[in-house]
Amino acid sequence: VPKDGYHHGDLRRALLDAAVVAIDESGPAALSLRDLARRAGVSHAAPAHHFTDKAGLLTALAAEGFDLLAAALTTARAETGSFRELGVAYVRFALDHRAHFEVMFHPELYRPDDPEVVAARERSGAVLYTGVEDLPGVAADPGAVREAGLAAWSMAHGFATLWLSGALPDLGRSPEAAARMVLGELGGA
Amino acid sequence: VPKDGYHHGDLRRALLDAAVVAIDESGPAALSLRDLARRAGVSHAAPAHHFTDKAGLLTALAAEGFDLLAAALTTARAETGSFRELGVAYVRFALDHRAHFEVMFHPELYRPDDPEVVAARERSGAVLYTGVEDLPGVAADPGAVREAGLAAWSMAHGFATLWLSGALPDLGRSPEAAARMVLGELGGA
DNA sequence: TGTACATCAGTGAACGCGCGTTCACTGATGTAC
DNA sequence: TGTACATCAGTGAACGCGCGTTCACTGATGTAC
Repeated sequence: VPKDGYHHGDLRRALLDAAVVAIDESGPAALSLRDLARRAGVSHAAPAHHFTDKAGLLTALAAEGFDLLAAALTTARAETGSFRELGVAYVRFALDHRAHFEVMFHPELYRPDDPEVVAARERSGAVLYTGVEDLPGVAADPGAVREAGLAAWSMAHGFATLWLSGALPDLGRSPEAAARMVLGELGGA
Repeated sequence: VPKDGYHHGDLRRALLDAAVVAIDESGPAALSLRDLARRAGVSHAAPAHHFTDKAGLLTALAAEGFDLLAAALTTARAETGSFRELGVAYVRFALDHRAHFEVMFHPELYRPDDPEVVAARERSGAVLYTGVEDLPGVAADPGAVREAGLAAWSMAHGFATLWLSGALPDLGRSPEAAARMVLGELGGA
C-alpha cells in the first residue's frame, strides 16, 4: 500500500517488483537502477538506500527466488507425493517466475555467498533430494539418491531453460504437459 | 596470419576470437564492440566494417557455434554409435565452447532468423534426432523418437547449464564422467 | 499534550565514464589499359 | 613495366546518451521527556 507524498511506503518491495518486470522485458544483464527508480516513480538515487548497488538488488531477488522455489516444491510434494510432479513443479516455477529463475542461475550477477541466498538455496535443494528418497529401491543407496536426483534436476532444468530460450519446437501441448511427458523418460520415475 | 601495418589481415576472425575471450570473462551481455577493437588492437570504429553492430557479431558467433556443435555430434555418432555418447558430446561441447554455447541459447542477443544461423541450427538438430532413431524399439514410432530426443536433449542441456552456472556440488569426478552417469538414468538409453 | 531532537527516506544537481554511431579522412590493395 | 583509378579497410575526432556514484540537502516519522 504505497503512501502519497515524500515517503513511498514500501519502496524496497516496489523496486523488486519493478526489477521482475524489467527483467521479463530485457533480461537481467540490461537492468539499471536508474530504470527501476523511474518505474517506481522515485528519484534515481533512492534505490541505493535499500540495496547498495545492482548486485545487492539481484542478491535479494535470488534469495526470494530460492524461497519461492522451495515453497513450490514443498507444496507439490505434499499434494501429489510424486517425484515426477516435483520435476513438473520445478518447470512450472521457472516459467511462472522467469525473472527470478534467470537471476538465480546467473551467480555472476549477484552475491551467491550471501547468507540469505545460501540458506534459501539449501532449503530448495533439500526438498528436491528428499523427494528422491521417496522413490522405491533408491532410499537405501545414498549414491543412487544422488544420481537420480541429479538426473531429474538436469532434465527439469534443461527443459525449462530450453523452453525459456525459445529453442523448443512447437510441442502441440502445454509446457507443463510436455515436461510431465519428458520426465516420464527417467528410468526410475 | 595477421599482417603488420595498416591492414590487419583477418580482422573478422580476430574480432570473433576476442569476443570468445571477452564472453568467457564477463558473459555475452557485457560485450562491447569498443572492447573487442581494443583487444584486437584496431580503432574502435573498425568492427563496424565487418559486423554492422553487436547483434551482427553475435549472430556470426551463434552460427559458428551451431556449426561446431553439429560437427561435434556427428563425430561422436560416427566414432561411438552410441546415443548416450551423443549426449556426452553435447555436454563436452558446452563446456569447451562456453562462449558460443551461451550466445546460441540467448537468441535475444542476436538475429536468430539469420539464414546461416537457421541452417546451422537445423544441421545440429538433425544429428541429434538421427541419433535417437538408432535406439532399439524407437525407430518405428515417430512420437517416441520425439519424446526420447527431447528428454535426452533436456537432460544434456540441463546438466551443461547447471555445471556452467556453478550450481552443481562437487561430484567427485570429471564433468564428462558425471554427464555420462546422469545420461545413463534415461529409460531407453 | 507539547516540544525538542534523532533518525530515516528520498531529492536533485553534479561528476566522470564507456558506450554506439557518424563522418570525412587516409593508407593499402587490386585491376584496367 | 608503368601509370591511373577504383575499391576496400581502418583511422581518429566528435557527438550525444544513459549509467553509477557522490553529496549536501530536505521532508517525514518516531521517540524521549
